[in-house]
Amino acid sequence: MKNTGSRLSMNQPKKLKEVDCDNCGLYRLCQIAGLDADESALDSVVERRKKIANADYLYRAGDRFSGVFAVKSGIFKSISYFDDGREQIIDFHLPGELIGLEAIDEGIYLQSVIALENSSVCDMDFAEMEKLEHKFIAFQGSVIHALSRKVRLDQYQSLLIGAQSAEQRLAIFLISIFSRLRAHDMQAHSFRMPMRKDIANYLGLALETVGRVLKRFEESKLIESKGRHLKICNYSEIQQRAGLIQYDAVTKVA
Amino acid sequence: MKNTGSRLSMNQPKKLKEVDCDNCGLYRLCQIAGLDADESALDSVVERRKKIANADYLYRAGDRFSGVFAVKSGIFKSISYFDDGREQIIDFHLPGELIGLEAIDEGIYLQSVIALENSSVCDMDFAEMEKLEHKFIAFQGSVIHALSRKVRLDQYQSLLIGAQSAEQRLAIFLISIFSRLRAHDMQAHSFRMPMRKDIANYLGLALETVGRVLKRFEESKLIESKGRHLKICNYSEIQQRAGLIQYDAVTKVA
DNA sequence: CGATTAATTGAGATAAATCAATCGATGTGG
DNA sequence: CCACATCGATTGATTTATCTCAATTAATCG
Repeated sequence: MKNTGSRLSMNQPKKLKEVDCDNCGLYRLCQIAGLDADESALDSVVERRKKIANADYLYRAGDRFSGVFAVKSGIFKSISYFDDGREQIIDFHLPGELIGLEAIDEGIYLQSVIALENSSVCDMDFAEMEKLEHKFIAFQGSVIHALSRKVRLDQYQSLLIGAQSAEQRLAIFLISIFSRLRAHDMQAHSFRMPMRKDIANYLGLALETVGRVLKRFEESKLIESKGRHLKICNYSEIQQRAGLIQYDAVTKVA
Repeated sequence: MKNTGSRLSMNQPKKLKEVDCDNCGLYRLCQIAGLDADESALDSVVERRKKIANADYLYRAGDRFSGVFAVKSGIFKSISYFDDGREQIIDFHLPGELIGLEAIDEGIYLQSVIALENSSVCDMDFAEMEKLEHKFIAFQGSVIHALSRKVRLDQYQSLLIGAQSAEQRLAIFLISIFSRLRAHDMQAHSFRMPMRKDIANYLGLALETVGRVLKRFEESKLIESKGRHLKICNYSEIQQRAGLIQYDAVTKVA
């Protein structure tokens, strides 16, 4: 049952690339909760591989909090709105990451979350989790780590605000995405981009600007992109353009 | 010993306005840990009212994680750096809020935190907390709530990125600050601003732009500001300019 | 009360937004 | 299987908000 990350490289692209449970962002919460007890107990808590179709909602702002979701495959966006109806993307959610953490406190989901392609998640029921009394401390510990990690990664947002050119914003975006992907797959060097308009929205740039910068990046051999597929060719040069200090202060120290 | 929030309004300004323990951002972690046991146990865990002088470091990026800090009074900034040495402010920390949450996961503080005026904190030792076994679940629960709240409030950063004018950024900044202050003091309507250059840095704007926008706000009677002191005069109009939907999606639903 | 640091004000340069038109891909139905 | 329609991406021309640079004024502090 155990996978050692490197084994699932992407030489043989499967139909649907999934994050296996050992690399899930919930810090083995599943295993803690049930694996060494009995599988059936776990199944009552976690609905594995729930499918969410492209453009479907995972939940909506205002829904009552039931638990968090771990992304198995695909990509999601969580959104908020300005009063003119303009949507603002708060975050993208990549495989292995958790969705819904902001709702634990108030008990209500504050954003709406939408799949950007056909995706799948693990649905983890918090109320059920709490019933696993003998595992509860470990459960809480996992949640704390997942939350702290999220807070840490949110630093990239601040760096985006401080970036003083569109080029730097795109570079930071790419670095951010890939350091997050690599948290669950050390070999990751390509990913299926969201649409231009979603990237532009997230970065606070015009659609056209995003296109022009990506084109420049491609001309400089920093990336290759065809259609939605994007491949990193020169990570360190992108890091340079992002202006980030060499050791990645957000993802890892040293 | 119990205070019902409303009792401590700010009609009689003390020399140093502090957040009392009942309104601390740690969700009564102190009380949970020791209050109904014995005070001495608590004192071994929490160093109350540790003073941090203006411009002093609370901790530095790379320091080993020891625990989180609750701001009793004053204001802090946490910072990261671009490779050209330019500083980027990741966040401000207001009274009642917690500092250091991003470090729980990796066990290392990833930012440097600096006092922006003479301030005081509660220093809460996580290792000691963990020894209070019979209180541990409650302790973890408090930490989870504090973290989730932080994740929720970080949404404002995303909204800042999406703002499409300097005016909107400033307005969002003000709304963000005051909704955070009001989480611990419902009556809050004034606060001691950081320096212009820190605000500008945080918002990704030029120093001069911040000055010009604040001046416009003052001319429109949205705020009053003399020196570092800023007072909100027309909250709803500021919310309008921020473009945020009327019910504040970040702070509270409804 | 000078000396240092912060804030203000103005003029000009510029990166990115906006506007508008074209091109390309994707998908549908006749 | 090929128009046709829709949607997304690209490209160019123009406008504009904000940055940058520079000079002045105000505030803070030993």
